[in-house]
Amino acid sequence: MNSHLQSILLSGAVNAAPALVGWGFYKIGPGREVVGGTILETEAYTQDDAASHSFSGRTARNDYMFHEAGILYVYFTYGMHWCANIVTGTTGTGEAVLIRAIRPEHGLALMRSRRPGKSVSNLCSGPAKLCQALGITKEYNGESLYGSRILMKPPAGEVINIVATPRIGIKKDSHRLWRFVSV
DNA sequence: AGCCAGATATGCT
DNA sequence: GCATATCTGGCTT
Repeated sequence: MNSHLQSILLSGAVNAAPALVGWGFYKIGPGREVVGGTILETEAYTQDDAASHSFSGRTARNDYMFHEAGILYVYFTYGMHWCANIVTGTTGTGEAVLIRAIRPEHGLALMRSRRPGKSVSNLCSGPAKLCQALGITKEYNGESLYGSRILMKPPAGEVINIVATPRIGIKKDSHRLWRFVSV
């Protein structure tokens, strides 16, 4: 448990999404191998947001969105892609932050082997790409950020510039500037 | 820059 | 039963 991280997550998805840019996000594999890097892009989703999976209430698919802050909500979409969110806010509020991009820094060889033929700049530059590179699938749905399989590292202190833009790939509530990108 | 196929779990009718 | 999805990669223009 990391109380600094947890206080960010408890502040809600809209606050946590920009605050998470610059954090390190790593997966620790069964052989202790570490893959991941620095979060570059996030999006916020709340329950009163028509673009959110939690908008229409709790279902089997989005169940973990309604659990406690500090776990992953991993979902499958378009028949082949996994995407990972960090659950935020007070338990039961159905909020989460989608991790959209990271800078590949650790375990480059392993990530490239999972995404054959892709350049480093194309390894983790999308929510489904980074899940493929890190090997995140359904098994990580509900996974704690404070356990032995995920590691979150605070920003090292460098200045981080963030811009807010409309979210990608959604149709409803697209006016909200809830995508946060490191520039 | 734009169009489209891919492949399936999920949720609604 | 059926339309859709917090997307990506490859092909066309």
